[in-house]
Amino acid sequence: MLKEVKHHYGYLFENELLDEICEIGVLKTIPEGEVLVDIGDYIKTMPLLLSGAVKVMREDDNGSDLLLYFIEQGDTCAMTITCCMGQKKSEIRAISETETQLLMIPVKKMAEWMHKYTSWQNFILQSYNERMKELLEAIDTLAFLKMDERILNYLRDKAMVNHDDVIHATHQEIAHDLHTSRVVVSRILKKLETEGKIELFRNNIKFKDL
DNA sequence: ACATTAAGTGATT
DNA sequence: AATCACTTAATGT
Repeated sequence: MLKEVKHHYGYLFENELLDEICEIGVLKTIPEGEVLVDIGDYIKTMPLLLSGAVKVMREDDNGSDLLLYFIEQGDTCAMTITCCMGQKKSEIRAISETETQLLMIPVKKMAEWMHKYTSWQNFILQSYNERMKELLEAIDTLAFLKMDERILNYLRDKAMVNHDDVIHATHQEIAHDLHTSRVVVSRILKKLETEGKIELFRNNIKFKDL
């Protein structure tokens, strides 16, 4: 396991901290589609992603979801950072996009390491910053892009985190993630297909010219 | 063969 | 871009 951790985080942390992470962290393998964190949950452990991808969703008052961003290996959930510090409820829902390997770190260790290791401090601040950037990007796409561009972005992201140019999803699911209707997704996908950007199958969409 | 689910399409707002 | 109503195609039992 130490090898795994070193592979993903070795360049970030000093050996002493890596050893502590291995000693304390609990390795967890999550199957695809599992809800890791739900809205309103209190977070008591902080996950470090070793492999796989997690999608982060926000929910409105009517209960419909909206995709915010994906988290990949080497990242951690920014929500946990604010949540564990202030003992607040989660504002987001995190669902594993693929099978995911996580290293669970108890929250109390977080604070301890913050004082003990500067590399940990940097890691936390940096990932917080990155999340913030992704959030702004998500807002931009939402506010300024049209549906067809949003769908293209979505497909690109999804292809990226899955390391596969064939996206496994129904139009319904895409519509759900982007908070629109299935009909709209079908129409736009059809348009993108005639433009030669993608290829449509049942339950699958293939990305061309990447 | 039949039911269910995914996707395509025209019309309307 | 959303919704409705309907059709067609693919898949499961």
